[in-house]
Order: sequence, then C-alpha cells, then structure tokens
Amino acid sequence: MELTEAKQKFIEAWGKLGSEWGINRTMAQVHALLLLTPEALTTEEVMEKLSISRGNANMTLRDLINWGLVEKQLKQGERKEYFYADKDTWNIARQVAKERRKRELDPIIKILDELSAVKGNEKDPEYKTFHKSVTDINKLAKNVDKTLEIMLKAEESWFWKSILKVFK
Amino acid sequence: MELTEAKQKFIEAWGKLGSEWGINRTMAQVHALLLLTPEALTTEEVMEKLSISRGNANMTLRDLINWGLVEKQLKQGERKEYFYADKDTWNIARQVAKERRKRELDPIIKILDELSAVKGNEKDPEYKTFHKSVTDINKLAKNVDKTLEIMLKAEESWFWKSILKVFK
DNA sequence: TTAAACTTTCAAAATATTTTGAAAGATGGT
DNA sequence: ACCATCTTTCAAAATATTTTGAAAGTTTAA
Repeated sequence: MELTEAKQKFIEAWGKLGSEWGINRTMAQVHALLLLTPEALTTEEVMEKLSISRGNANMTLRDLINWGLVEKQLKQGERKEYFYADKDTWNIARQVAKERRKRELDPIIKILDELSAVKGNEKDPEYKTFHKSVTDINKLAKNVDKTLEIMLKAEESWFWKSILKVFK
Repeated sequence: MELTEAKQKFIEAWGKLGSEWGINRTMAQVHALLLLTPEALTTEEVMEKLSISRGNANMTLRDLINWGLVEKQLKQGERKEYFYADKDTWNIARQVAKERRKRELDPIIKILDELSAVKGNEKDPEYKTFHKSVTDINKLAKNVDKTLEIMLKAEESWFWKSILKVFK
C-alpha cells in the first residue's frame, strides 16, 4: 500500500469510528487529516483535501478547537488562519475524556442525583426497582467521574503514574 | 417528583445519553424501561408504554438481546415472549464494553496494523508524521484492548479485583 | 388442516442530522 | 473611506437514520 492510499484509509477509518461514538464523521475526518499532516493547514486546504464546503470546514475546525484537539496558528504577515492538530495520542485521549465528561457525564449525574432523591413506598416493587436501578447507575457514574477527574488532573500521583504508564 | 414522572425522566435521560454515544435512542429507552420494571414485559407492553410501533419494538428488543442486556422469558402455558433486563449495573457495563470492543475496537486495530506496516521514506515529513500518528494510536488502542480483555475475563485476579472494587 | 396468536420483515414514510454555498460580517492595508 | 482578503452564519438542500405498519412468516393447539 502506498502513502496516499494509506492516508485515505486512515481518514475513512477514523471518520467511521468517530461516528460510531457520537462524533460527527466530518469532524473526525478533519482531525485525522490534521493528524497526518506535519504542518498546519488552512481552511482552504482542508476543504480541498476532503472535498467539503467552506461552511462545513469552518464549523468543524471551530469544533475541533473547542474540543481542545486543534489549535489555530497565525503566520507572520499572513491574514489567513492555519490549523494544527496536537499529535500526542495521550493528550488527545485526555482531551476527549475531559470534554465528554463535562458535556455528558456531569449532566447525567445531576439528573441521577435528582432521581435518586425521589421518595416512595418501599413495599412497592415498582418503586424498589426504580430506586435500585437509579442509585446503582448513579453510583457507577460517580465512580467513573471521580476516577476520570483523578486521572485527568493528577498524573503526578505515583499510583496513577504507574497505572497510566501501561497505556502510553 | 412522583414516581411516574421520575421514570419518564430516567427513560428520556438514558435515551439521550445513548444517542450521544452512538446507541439508538429507542434502544436505550427500551432498555431504560426494562431496567425500571420489576417483571418481564411483552412486546405489546413495551409498544404501549413507549408509544412505538410493533416493528420498532421487535427489532429493538432483538438488538438488546444481541447486546446481552436483555433476556427472553417464556411463561408456562403462554405463547407470548416476555423480556427482562439484567439489573446488575456492573454486568451492564461489562456487556456494553464487551460488545463495543468486538464490534469497533477490534476492527480498527486490524486496520491500524495494516497501516502501521506501510513502508516509506523516513526522510519524508509526510511519511514520518503519518507513521508516528498511526503507530501511536495503534499502541494506545492495543493497550486499551488488552486492558479490557483482562478486565472482562479475569475478575479473579487479586489485582483487578481490588481495582474494580472501587467502581462497584 | 385450520385458525388463532404471536413474531418477523422490509419498503416506504417520517424524522434527524449534516452539508452546502451564497451573503453578510470582520479585519487590515492603502 | 475603500477594497481585497478572509471568516462566519444560517436557511435550504442533501443525506442518513429511524420508525412505521401492513403483510408474510411461524408456531401451537384443537
């Protein structure tokens, strides 16, 4: 397989994986493209290489910046913006975990807290099942949340350092 | 908040969370409904409670069975099938991890292996960046895969037992 | 074998999501 | 102030996904 074909395959695969995990296909593809590109690219170049519209490229690049996966670069004497993707796999994983935690885990925990607090008749199987499921899921969600928090901030802890080293 | 409203909220929240993670909204909602229900339900009951069509209910329930989250129950002298959801949070998490690993992680690792093997000119920055990104991601993916495998099969290991206890 | 009870299928319809592209909005140099 | 260059916006169009429901399929009992 030659490089051009291989790049294409990677972009496709990354796009597919992304969409299976609730990340817009194009966003994942633009990210893949930037991961494979040594220098920063302009909106124009992203548009061309992936055959997408200006609007789409613009929005997608903003999103990637908001996710902390891509940074905007300005070059001396040039008006246009260049986009560069962080190539550190570990940072990418960290950023994705961080964002999804904030966007999805936190809100669901808030709801689960409310629902855990709902009172009812302990003799009623309907209530008992409801309460058990909700509190169990809440517990798990909170543990995941806590663990992520620790992993995300405290890479300095010897304990986590040794666990995380396995993944790097 | 009273029970009926709380149940409704949980079903909605679970559906939303599911769809943000690439799981069909209805599938997540049916799962939520079954999680809240002490006894097994028939297709008919699921249709009514969630106002969905027969076809949808049928397909969704099959999917949940394929994911290992719901089981079919047959009752003495009755023709119709009843559906019951495993209420053990830990099992649910295990099953989801197991299925997604099989369906998504394994295929992407296969592709990354192929792409890692692509040869090129080490002096070419295009190639170098491609190769680094692909092999780095491949490494991370393989570590995640290995870890999941260990977690999924070997709960008997004292090491994992102590780690996993934190989450339960 | 028939028929009632139940399940499955799948093309078409409904809905949701993504993408486009032209126009409006910025920005900076002259 | 004007213009060229670049970015952003967003309603409409294109695409993708999900849902429907009626018909076909299956199973069981009499």
